[in-house]
Amino acid sequence: MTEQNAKDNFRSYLATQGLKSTRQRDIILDEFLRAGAHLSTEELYLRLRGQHPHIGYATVHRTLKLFAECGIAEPCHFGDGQTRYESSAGEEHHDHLICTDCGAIVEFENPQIEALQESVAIQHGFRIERHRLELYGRCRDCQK
Amino acid sequence: MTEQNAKDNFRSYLATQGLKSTRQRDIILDEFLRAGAHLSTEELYLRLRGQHPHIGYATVHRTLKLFAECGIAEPCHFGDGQTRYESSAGEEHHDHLICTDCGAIVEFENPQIEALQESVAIQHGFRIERHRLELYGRCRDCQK
DNA sequence: ATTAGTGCAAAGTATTTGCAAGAAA
DNA sequence: TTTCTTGCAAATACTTTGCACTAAT
Repeated sequence: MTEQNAKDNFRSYLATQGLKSTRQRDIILDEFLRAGAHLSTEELYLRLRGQHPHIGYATVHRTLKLFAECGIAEPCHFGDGQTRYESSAGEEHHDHLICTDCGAIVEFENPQIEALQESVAIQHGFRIERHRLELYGRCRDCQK
Repeated sequence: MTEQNAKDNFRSYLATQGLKSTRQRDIILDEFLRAGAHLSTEELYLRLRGQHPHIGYATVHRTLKLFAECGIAEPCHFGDGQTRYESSAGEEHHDHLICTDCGAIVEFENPQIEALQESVAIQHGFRIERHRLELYGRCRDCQK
C-alpha cells in the first residue's frame, strides 16, 4: 500500500461509513505517514503539537483507532505498556526484530515462515486473519 | 521444566538474590502452577481470594513479576490491555493461536518456524533471546 | 439544517509505589 | 535484630468517554 493508497483508502472508508473528512484527520494522517515508525498516541500527539497546538490528544487517539479500523495502521504491543501504531503504507506485511538493550526495531519478512504459520493454523482448524511475530534479542552493536 | 523444577528454580532464585521465601509466595506459586493457563494479575488474585482472602493484589502483582524475573513465567500481551503470565513449567516453548471471536487460546510448537527465525536473526546480526508468535483468526467452531 | 467531530476535562482501567506493621533470616 | 515482605491506600500511566461547541455535509 502506497501513501497515496492509504489516503484514498481512508477517504473511501470515511465516505462509506458516513463519517466526515476533517482538517484534523488530514493533518494527523499526513504526520502519521511521514513519521513512518511505530508511534504511540502520545508520540504522535507530541510531534503534532509544535505545528498544530490546537489538535487535542483525544482526537489523535480516536483518529489512530480509525486508521486501525480501516486497515491503514496496525496496533502493536511491544510490552512497554503502550499501544503503538504502525503504518501499513508503502510496504508488505512484515515482522519485527527488537533489541532488548537499545530498543532498536528492525523489520523483516520471510515468506517461508508465513507459509509454515498457515499450515500450523490449518492443522488446528484455524483460519488466520493476522499474526504477530516478534524476535527479541541483542542487535549487532549491543552484543559488544 | 516440571512443576517441581519451577519451585526449585524459584527457591534458588530467592536465595541467590538475598530475597526471602514467604508463605504468600508459596501459595501464589502453587495456585499459579495449578491454574496452568494465561492468567492476568487480577484473575490469579481472584482465584486466591476464596481460600486466601488475606493475600493482597499488590503481593500477587509483585510475585508474578518475580516469577518472570526468574524465568518460571512469561509475560504475554494479547492486545486486550492486560498483561498475562504464562507458566513455563511442564512444557517446552510454544506459541499461540488465538480465536478473535471466542477468545480461545491454543498452544502449538513448530521447530521449523523456530529454525527459520534463528536464520532471520543471524542475517540481521541479532542474537535472539526469546520470541513471541501469535496467530489470530477464527477457530473451527467460530467459522460456522 | 442536520449530523458528525473536536477539545477539554473527567472518568475508567491496569499497573505501580510509599509506608507502617509484620515475618523471615 | 536486621532486612525483606506484606497489605493497604494512594499515585501513576495510559486509554477512553461525556458534553458543549464547532465544522462538514
